[in-house]
Amino acid sequence: MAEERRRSEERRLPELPGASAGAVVLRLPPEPSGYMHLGHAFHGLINYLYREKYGGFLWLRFEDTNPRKVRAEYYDSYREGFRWCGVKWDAEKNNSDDMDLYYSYAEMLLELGGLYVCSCSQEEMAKQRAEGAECSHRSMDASWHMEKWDRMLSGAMREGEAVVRFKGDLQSQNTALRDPVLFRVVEHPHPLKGDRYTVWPTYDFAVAIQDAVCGVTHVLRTSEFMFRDELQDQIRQRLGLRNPVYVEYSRFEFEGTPLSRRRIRELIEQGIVRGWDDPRLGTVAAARRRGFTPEALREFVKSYVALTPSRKLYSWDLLYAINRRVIDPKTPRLFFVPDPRRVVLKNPMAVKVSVPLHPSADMGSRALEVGDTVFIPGRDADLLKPGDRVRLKYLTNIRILDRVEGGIVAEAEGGGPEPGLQVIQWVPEKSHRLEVIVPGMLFRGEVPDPQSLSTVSGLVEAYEASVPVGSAVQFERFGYCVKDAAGVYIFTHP
RNA sequence: GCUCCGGUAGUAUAGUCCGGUCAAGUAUGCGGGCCUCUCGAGCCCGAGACCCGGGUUCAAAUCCCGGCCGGAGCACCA
Repeated sequence: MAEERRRSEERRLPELPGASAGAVVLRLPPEPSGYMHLGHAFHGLINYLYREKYGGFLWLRFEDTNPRKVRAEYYDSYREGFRWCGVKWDAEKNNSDDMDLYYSYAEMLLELGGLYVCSCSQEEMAKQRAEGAECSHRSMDASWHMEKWDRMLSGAMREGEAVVRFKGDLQSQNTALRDPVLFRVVEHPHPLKGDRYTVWPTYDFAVAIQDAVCGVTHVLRTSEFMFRDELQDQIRQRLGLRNPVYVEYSRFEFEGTPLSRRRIRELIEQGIVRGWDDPRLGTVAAARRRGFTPEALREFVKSYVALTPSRKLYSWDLLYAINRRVIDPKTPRLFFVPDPRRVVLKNPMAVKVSVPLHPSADMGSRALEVGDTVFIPGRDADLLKPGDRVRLKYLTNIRILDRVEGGIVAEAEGGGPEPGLQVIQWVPEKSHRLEVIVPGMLFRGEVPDPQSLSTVSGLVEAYEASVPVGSAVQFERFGYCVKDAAGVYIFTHP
């Protein structure tokens, strides 16, 4: 009985601490500065799944307060990526929309002595922070800081000349609290705001304010931000703003597949991969192109992703299995013959067989017209000796008579499937060439594997021409593939 | 180096907060079988784990201490 219950138990998301239905506000904070990868997709799905679970509210909020990193095209690529994943958000904003708000909060804190303007060099500051030492600017009075702040805003201070710092605890074990920089001058146009602002908040300030003004109740993020919690909380505390609950978990890693945007960018720049949607990559564009479905991603997150701080290194097999379950019932079967060998039939058939597009689902059929020649995979042909028998699926059993240059001579015996008789796929003479790009594991250890992308070429039955680009098929005894372009498929998984 | 956080089968997870129902559940992968006109799907069976050492307790995967191993952070990036 207990056994029974355990088996049928469905996987669910764990409760969020302190969450109640209808009162959960979450946020999805991408920085529009690079390619969206599966990690972003998972974060999106996690937030969205919780939004659904509690009937809460989800913000899509672009963390775009570093004009030098942000690029306009990425805003939309994230929107598109999340949309494709099935993530729906209730409202959207950019951190860069609220510059005046940051300024007014900064002024409040400057008056209260919670912030100070500092013109130490970066090197000096690093040294002081490491030693826990205070600089001369820290103890100046509020009016001095206000004046400098006004000069910063007016553009009189150039980049690097002055920053605004948090008056924290220079001795703190948590170095994030040792008077971090909260505003700096950036003389670089912003893709959305142009030259309107040169004084930009850093991550900690912008996030602290935004999470409060968005009414965020739960911050779900990766644990590398762990050390910022206290800082962000203190910033809000000084402003009388409410703090959220943090749920922090380790980042997601996939075997042999780097997810860091920096590393992906390097691979592209070095020409190791063919672009940001190279099927070996862990980008959302690659996953999509390769034939992974949003349903599978969602199921994966729901059932196999834990919000825990322990290291996770997922193997692709799990995603394959889930994706297979999603696509199998709706994916048509076709015959593709890699590395084809000619089989000449001593007794020509001259038949047209109609074969089903799917073994169980009602998807209709396709026709194959056979004369005296068929092609079978080299892998199978190489094992056949005169006298051997094999079944050409849906067509006939054949007996090998002879091996000749470039193929096999066989005799069609007719008949049906027999127990123990191997069934193989084949294509008729009237078939066309096809290439399948097979992505492998990009990394073996530390170095990229140059052999990780291979191409299998072969013959496919004529019906293939009618498959639309972007849709999936299963090439029997080969695997699931997606049509990438005319004559080119990408191997999804077995 | 300093600080913080982790450690359940090959992998991902459930269980850990509130010790007994855990001789540890699930999925995937692996081995075997059945079924099937695919090496796919489905069904059945099997092997496989509480990092190590102490302690507390009638009882420890669960609590405490130490060790080992792993990860993260130490930016005018986010």
